[in-house]
Amino acid sequence: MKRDSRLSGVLHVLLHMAQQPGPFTSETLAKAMDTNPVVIRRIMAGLREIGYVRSEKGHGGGWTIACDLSKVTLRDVYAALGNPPLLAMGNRTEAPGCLVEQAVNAALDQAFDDAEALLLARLGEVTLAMLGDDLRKRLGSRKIHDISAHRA
Amino acid sequence: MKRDSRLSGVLHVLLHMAQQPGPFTSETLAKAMDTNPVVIRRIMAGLREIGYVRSEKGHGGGWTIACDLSKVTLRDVYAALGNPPLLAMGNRTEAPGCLVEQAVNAALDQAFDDAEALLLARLGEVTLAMLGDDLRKRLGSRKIHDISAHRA
DNA sequence: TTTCATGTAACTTTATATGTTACATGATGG
DNA sequence: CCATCATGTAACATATAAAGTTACATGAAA
Repeated sequence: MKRDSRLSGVLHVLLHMAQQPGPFTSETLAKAMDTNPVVIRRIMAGLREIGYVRSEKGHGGGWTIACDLSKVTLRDVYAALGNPPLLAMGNRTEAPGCLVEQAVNAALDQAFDDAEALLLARLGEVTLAMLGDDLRKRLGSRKIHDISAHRA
Repeated sequence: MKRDSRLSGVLHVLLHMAQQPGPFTSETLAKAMDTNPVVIRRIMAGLREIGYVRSEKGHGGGWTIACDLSKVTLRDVYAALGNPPLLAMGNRTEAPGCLVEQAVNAALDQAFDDAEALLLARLGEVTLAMLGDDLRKRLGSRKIHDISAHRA
């Protein structure tokens, strides 16, 4: 399977949007992310449904942040994507008749479940606001890159 | 991406082998696992190289366990498979120029690394012998299924 | 009513695991 | 020595899922 980078992608979009007033068109965001506008709309769809962002059609339309960044965690964003699989590995058969396979599954599931739980917990500790703070620290004195520049 | 079930599969094979004297042909093992002999050879190749199992050609040949089951952990077996990716999610770009992406990566990497480390640690706590003990507990009074039966 | 922008379905591409076929290599038994 | 058995491996096929692309419908603004 290809590695899933939707969480990484959608966070990138949100963080860009948080740095300057919107709205942002899918095309603008796609250019900043070096991808396709439809991909942007796709990964943003879940966030729109939950209400983290809004989208408007027509002239002056585009995407706007519609939530309190200090209240939304990376885990929330992950959930908005539809809780895609976290682990690349899994059991051969989920409900096997073979006792050998059951023993193997039991051992692996313990490890898998623990790892998933920790990952979700860690994502739940970080808010979008914290991500933004970290970004501003990294930016330091540097001027922020205006992703809407080409609209001029 | 399809879910990787090689660890699950190879553990199933090893545990079957540990229940009765060998050697076992790839075909016998494949039948017990409902898969193809070549798949068995493929997932066993790494274990053979490290010396956890041996394989012999010709009449009476096949696979034999060649290690102390109480000394080999699930993590060792995982390593023998070549340390395939554990997480289904990853960063869009691994070494980005964009500071926004760097901030996102940093946050995600913390969570990802912690989860991977925990998973590996958990796998490292379980030996093949412990898996075998658990299996025998599950078997209880039941007679073990002889996967070599069809050879008669 | 033209232009812009999203919404979405359908299709293509890419990556990766898994399954299959074919054949070379080497060991055993006659 | 040769037929048989079994592994080793390359090459190819299939399955699944993410990412990219095209096409077009919908609706808002100028």
